[in-house]
Amino acid sequence: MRDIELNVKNQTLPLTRTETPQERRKLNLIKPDYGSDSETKRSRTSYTRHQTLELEKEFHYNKYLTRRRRIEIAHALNLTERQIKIWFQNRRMKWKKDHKLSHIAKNMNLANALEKAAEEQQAKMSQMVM
Amino acid sequence: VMILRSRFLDARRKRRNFSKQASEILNEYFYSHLSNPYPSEEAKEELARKCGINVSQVSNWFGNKRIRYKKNIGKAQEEANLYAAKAASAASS
DNA sequence: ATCCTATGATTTACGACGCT
DNA sequence: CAGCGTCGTAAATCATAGGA
Repeated sequence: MRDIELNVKNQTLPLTRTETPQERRKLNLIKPDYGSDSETKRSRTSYTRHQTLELEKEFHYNKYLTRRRRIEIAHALNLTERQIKIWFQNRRMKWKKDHKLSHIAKNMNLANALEKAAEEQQAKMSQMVM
Repeated sequence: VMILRSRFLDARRKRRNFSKQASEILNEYFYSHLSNPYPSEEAKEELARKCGINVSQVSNWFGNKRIRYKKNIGKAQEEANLYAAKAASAASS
């Protein structure tokens, strides 16, 4: 399986990303620069189960953070304030998406609806509880 | 623990690969817009409808396709390109 | 069944733009 | 201007589908 949490490594990597490819592509219609590979590699950390669980609990409590609360959580979980802020932003987007799905699911049959709705959250929760 | 584990594993993703036709449609769009493979929201809705999947899945597909295409260049991508070119010309004529 | 790669989905992290 | 919000995306990673 996967989950032996050994990935507490680099959590506060600044990593100057120097890129603007996305908007340049969209607005100026330049090519997607495939293959040119002129980018600095940016890594993506993976949060521990503990971090995710705590963030998830906090999110359940309230969807938006006060500055004060953000600082507390950042210290408690050893993450930066920026990471906490972004985590909540991403989480809200996910919540919105899930919410949309379950609404659509109402027009489908009940079994599928329940399955869809429960899928992600249950998986998450039981994963973290273990 | 094993019981819980297997249970949540089951509940998790029951992904199915998209149909051959759906992949065909998506690839055709991708390769015929190689210079800017970023479908608009409307285009995504259209593709989703034609493929029988939802818009999020179309977004996922393009996100995966762009990054995976980029990570290749020169492999089967070129033949996929040929297929796309002919598919595009066939569609227009 | 075993192994391995292809593929769809999810998770971090930004940049662009919005609003106050 | 500061600063946090959403939106769309890149890139890495996850989990499994599927084929040899």
